[in-house]
Amino acid sequence: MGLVPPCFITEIVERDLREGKYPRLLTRFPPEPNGYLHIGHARSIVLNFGLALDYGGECNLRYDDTNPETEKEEYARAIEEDVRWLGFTPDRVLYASDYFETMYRCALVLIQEGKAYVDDLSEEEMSELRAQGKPSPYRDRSVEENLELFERMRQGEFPTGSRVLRAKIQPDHPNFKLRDPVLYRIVHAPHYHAGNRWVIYPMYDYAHPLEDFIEGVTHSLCTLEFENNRAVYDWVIENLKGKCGLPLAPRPYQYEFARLDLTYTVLSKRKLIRLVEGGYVSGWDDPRLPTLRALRRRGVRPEAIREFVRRTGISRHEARIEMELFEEVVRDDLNPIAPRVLGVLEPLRVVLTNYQGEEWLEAPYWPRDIGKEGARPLPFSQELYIERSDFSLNPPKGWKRLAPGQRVRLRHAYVIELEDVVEEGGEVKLLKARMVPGTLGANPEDGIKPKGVIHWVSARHALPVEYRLYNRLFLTQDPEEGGDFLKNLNPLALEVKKGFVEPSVAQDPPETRYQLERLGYFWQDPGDSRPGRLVMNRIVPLKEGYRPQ
RNA sequence: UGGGAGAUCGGCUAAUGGUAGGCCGGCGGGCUCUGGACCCGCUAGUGGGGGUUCGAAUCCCUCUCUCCCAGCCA
Repeated sequence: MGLVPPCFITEIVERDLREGKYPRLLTRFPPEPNGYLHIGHARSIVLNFGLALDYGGECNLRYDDTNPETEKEEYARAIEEDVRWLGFTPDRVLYASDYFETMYRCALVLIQEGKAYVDDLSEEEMSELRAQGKPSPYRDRSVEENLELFERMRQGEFPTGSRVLRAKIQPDHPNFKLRDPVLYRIVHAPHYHAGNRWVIYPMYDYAHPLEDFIEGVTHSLCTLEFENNRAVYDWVIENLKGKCGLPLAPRPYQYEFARLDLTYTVLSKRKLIRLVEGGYVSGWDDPRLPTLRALRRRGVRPEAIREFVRRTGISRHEARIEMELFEEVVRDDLNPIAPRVLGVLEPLRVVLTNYQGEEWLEAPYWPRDIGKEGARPLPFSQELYIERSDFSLNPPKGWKRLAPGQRVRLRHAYVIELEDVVEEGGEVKLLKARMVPGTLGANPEDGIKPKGVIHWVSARHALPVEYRLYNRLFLTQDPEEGGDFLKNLNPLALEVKKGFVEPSVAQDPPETRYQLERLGYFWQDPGDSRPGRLVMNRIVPLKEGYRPQ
């Protein structure tokens, strides 16, 4: 099965390949290195790299770094790391800023052909005239004057923002993008990759088609908000093909697809920055965030993210996907690979009145339906911890757990029944219970079968764990609801519990992902967990079949 | 206002003139030493109005709604 779901883009690719339009497919993932990648970017990454893999082509990772004021090497490195973590190997790692010389020579050609001019208008004046559809008074400068002015711009003779190079297209075109778009601006600022060589920087609309064309990209895939920019993309390529060392054909074409958006979270750079810098989360890798580093730290596997992209499809329809689907895909991914172990989040002590000593039981890691082999020794003893929520003094209808007069089975162990409840200040402190003899791997001889099965650990053997339970970042599907997204933050997006886990996990590789039975999928926090001081992140809870009335 | 795009079950997405299907969710049942997984069933849709056609989600006209553009950001 392919990485990319069948869609209008795979149709285009298949058609182009069938018709022999290109010798081979070449795509690119072109982020600006001005922030961290999030799950929204995953759609673009999987699309571009996946297409290359599915159709025997290649895919470049290219930093679209044409704005020195926003970009950092730190971001570029993080982006590459995240792309590789997602499971993709760029055929090349490239920088748009390495093409600045070629782009400059192309601009010279445009000027010489009377297709570009230097404009002295202020930003406000230009905006005004553009809105009115009127030409700039500098539009008809001579080629010689434009050449001289542009050269002086490059030499750094003019201050930041004082002049621009514009394409001479049509001042009153109905598509505003075509109203003589700016090609170059002056910015006196060092560039993280190009250094101090340049003080003029190309604009996206001019740079992007050239980057694609230079690299031999065949299909230039971007999101819907660039639809209007396609006309400029085509103008640049049509006016420069066969010049400055650029080929005549074949040329790249731009196709747009819808962004990936999710409920109960935010994906805009601006809002993510406010969450991080405002201290609402602990950093860019805080597992509450939708960034790829956060999901990685939380324990989500790259396989799940790729599958999520595949399952949600590629379309031209703006859509917000329900978080429930993402969570389900994460569970689907973990279910067949996560060994089952027992742990308790909120311990309630249980003392068995008719059991002494200890024994080590053999407990299989996998339920029958997974079909995998393997087991671990599980210690059982007189004092146990069970989940506080697995006991009720006044159980509601349909209760399958421990209650006065109601037996339960301890998973992989014995059936127990309640004898006494020790309360202190209105709180249940301790349970005294009786183990029903002969119930290891068998039903009680008296024929009274337990209604349910609960998880537990042996108090003496269990390892203490700090559990970090991650929930949705926002209370509302749309965090924007009501105006201020910060007001909709979920105060319980992170809950910390001091609990226990069975001792076998100490023997496992620290990156093991577990299913704590009846609780959810967990793994050790790669940042804070230590052998003697376990910290476990809940990746995603299990589906809860029981709903109290 | 001009220009560009998009509307299919509650959500996402198929059907490319020929039985409106799948997944997520929700509800109910089966099975189970996980109230998980798995299995079964139910729920529920072509934005409105006209037209073409034997036949329309699909083609045409029209209306409505939503998104994008009018940075020297990408």
